[in-house]
Amino acid sequence: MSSEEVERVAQGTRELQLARGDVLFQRGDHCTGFHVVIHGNVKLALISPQGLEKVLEIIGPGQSFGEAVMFMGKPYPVYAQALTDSLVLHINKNVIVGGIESDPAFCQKMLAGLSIRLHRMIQNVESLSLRSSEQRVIDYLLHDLEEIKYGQDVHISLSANKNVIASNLNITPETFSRILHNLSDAGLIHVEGKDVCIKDVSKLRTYDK
Amino acid sequence: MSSEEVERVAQGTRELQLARGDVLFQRGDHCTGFHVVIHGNVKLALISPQGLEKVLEIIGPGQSFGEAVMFMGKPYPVYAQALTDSLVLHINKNVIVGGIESDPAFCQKMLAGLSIRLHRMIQNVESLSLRSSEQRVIDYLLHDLEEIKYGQDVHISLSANKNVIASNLNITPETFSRILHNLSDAGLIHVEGKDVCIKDVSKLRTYDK
DNA sequence: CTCTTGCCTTGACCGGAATCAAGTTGGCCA
DNA sequence: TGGCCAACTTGATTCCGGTCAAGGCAAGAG
Repeated sequence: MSSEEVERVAQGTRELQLARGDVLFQRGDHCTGFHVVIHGNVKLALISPQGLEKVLEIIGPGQSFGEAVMFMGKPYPVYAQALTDSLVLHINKNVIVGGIESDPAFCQKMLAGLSIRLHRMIQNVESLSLRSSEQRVIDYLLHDLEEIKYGQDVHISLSANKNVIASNLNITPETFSRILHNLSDAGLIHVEGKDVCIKDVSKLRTYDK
Repeated sequence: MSSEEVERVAQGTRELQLARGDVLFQRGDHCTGFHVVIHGNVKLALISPQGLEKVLEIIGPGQSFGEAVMFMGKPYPVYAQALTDSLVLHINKNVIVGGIESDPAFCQKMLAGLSIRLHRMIQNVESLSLRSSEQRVIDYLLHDLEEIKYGQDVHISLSANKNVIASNLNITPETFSRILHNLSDAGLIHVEGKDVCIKDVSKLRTYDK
């Protein structure tokens, strides 16, 4: 971001200090801007008519959300809740509209951001449609981990409770637990609470039961 | 679209006359612009490693696709194929970039368009995650049909072959066929080839087996 | 007119993941 | 230290939707 952009954005920005469990907005709320997570984690989720929750995305530090809703002028189709104590920036709609009108480069950044989000949703649908629950779990573990680390243990920490991750992967907590157990039995990973150690990345990547 | 926009767009535009089955682009192809369907139908689809196809979207007249890929400068994550003989416009990337730089209103239209697509994908995930196959079929039949037409038969025509629609709804052709059969037995619809007659919209909307 | 071909339907069976129902475990507070 | 609660695990069972296999049917070709 250029200093010019920082200045412009700063005028219509609020810092939101959230405690774990705080709801940022409900489905159906009117949208007045978009959000950026500074630290912590926020989930975007839906509630089905039967009261079941589906976690669409887990938003981490540096990621933004709600831009699309802002541009459509529709109410939020999801609700947002802090998974941990979090600091979130709220950028006002009029700031963005002003930025678009005065700065084509800024506009292109917004377009690029939206495009990335759309692309992520396509990948989301792809994995829901074409991959088994076990494959989805493996994909999740290998997520943003493309550097080749042959022969090295890779330690990762789950960014949320397992029931939240399970919902995001579209499986039940029971199934999630069983799959982690299977992968452990196969010697591919080692699980201890929220800490997962991948014993063999390349074997996990090609694992097919 | 203003006449100014039409003029600008016209310079970098090609008309593509497609026969049924023609492939517009493959997954992985380099993206040089985006497309608008004038008439006919085009499907966007993925192929799984196992060779299974998943239809992501069926694009009809007046709808566009490929904008997001264009803005990201990445290869296509899906492939596009004409479902019927179709006329498709290809608008060149540089035309759009020029438009954005010179016209904030144009830029906002692109943002709005992308936002709508993202919103659609969210609904897509919602129905995959939270609804049964039968509910998805019902949703499809009631799709863009919000006017209240109590007591009237509503006739719709399936825009593609049933196996394509089934794939789009993430079910097998067999399941699709069985569900239509069930709804017929329940007296809610009447099916004859691609023509479906909804006998009771409000009952279908609230139908729960 | 009959043969092929693509599209759809129907039936029998199977299996992956959900559901239901108990346990465990660990952190936290009294 | 003990009790409590949330998070997670484990087992038994069920069921939705997929798979496999066998037709049916209409349209176009020869």
